[in-house]
Amino acid sequence: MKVLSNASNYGLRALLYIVSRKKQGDAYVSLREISEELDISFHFLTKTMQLLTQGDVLVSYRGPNGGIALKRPAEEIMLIEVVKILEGHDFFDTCMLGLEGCDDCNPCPVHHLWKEIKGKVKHDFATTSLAMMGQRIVSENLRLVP
Amino acid sequence: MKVLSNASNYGLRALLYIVSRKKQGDAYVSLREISEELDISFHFLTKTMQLLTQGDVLVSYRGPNGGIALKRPAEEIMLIEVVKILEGHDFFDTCMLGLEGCDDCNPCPVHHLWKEIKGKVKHDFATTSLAMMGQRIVSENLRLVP
DNA sequence: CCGATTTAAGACTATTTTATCTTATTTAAT
DNA sequence: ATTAAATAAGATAAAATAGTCTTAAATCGG
Ligand code: SF4
Ligand code: SF4
Repeated sequence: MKVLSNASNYGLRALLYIVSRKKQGDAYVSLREISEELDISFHFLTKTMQLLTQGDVLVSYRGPNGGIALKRPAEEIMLIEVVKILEGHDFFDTCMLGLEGCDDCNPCPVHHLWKEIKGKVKHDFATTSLAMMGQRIVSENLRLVP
Repeated sequence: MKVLSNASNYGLRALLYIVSRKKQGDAYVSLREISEELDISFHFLTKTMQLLTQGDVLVSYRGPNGGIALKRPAEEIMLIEVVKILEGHDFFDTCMLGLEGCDDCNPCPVHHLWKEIKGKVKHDFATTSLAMMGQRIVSENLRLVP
């Protein structure tokens, strides 16, 4: 049951790496460091981070000591925003059987079941911030790599 | 948020079509009829149904008036069985960030969140039978096509 | 038996996703 | 100025998914 594309997977892990990184104080974190620490293809990660930069989640800076940084406080960036940028803005509104033009009045057989699940997923992603995750990663020493 | 492959999508819809079909009494339902009624590629559907036949959910019969039929009562076939055959038997045990070797003691940051969602999805699919869906389709006149 | 019907099986093509590679641009330090 | 460090951008390749087409095998009806 794969719900996130690799791009979202990498994107989320990269952001969580930034907010939970041991070595703080740097203005920017380099993509090379992230790709090595998280064992993600450097070039693929680059493209993913570009989307987040264009999507107003990150700022980037070129040149020596450059890299990426959160554009806004980690408290204000919810997981849902990241996923929407990387998967498309209708990601949380699609459906299980992929039929078209449906609503609660014109449902397919699994609609009631799916609506609940979808609602929970969307709610969870909408109420979880990078900051919350980051704190838990540090305090519970959670991992971001296999 | 696409959770099911097209094969599962088509497979579930085809089975639900069979159990809720207006014209009852036929021993077998032809794949041609299903593909036309549900607007699914005939050849693709054929391959999918073959998997379900091999997977003990369907029986098939060749020749005129042939087709496919449920191998067991619709009450005994849960959605989870169908999806497992078409997606792989570990479908409901995979995870969001795709890391390896994790369990509750060695989790990634989204594990607690994902575990709940995954549990609900698995439970829903495990407790919903084709018969239950079929009854609802008929009584509430639900649709299987766009 | 013969021909039509229908699933089975596998080869083939197309599309999307994922990954890699190459070149360009920006910036800092010397 | 020159060089090295770093992201940006786009071309290319590989892999996975989705869909199409062809041929084979089984079955029925006449
Ligand atoms: S009715 Fe609901 S679950 Fe079914 S296809 Fe439409 S949105 Fe998806
Ligand atoms: S800890 Fe849980 S959610 Fe995270 S990668 Fe492992 S199984 Fe998936």
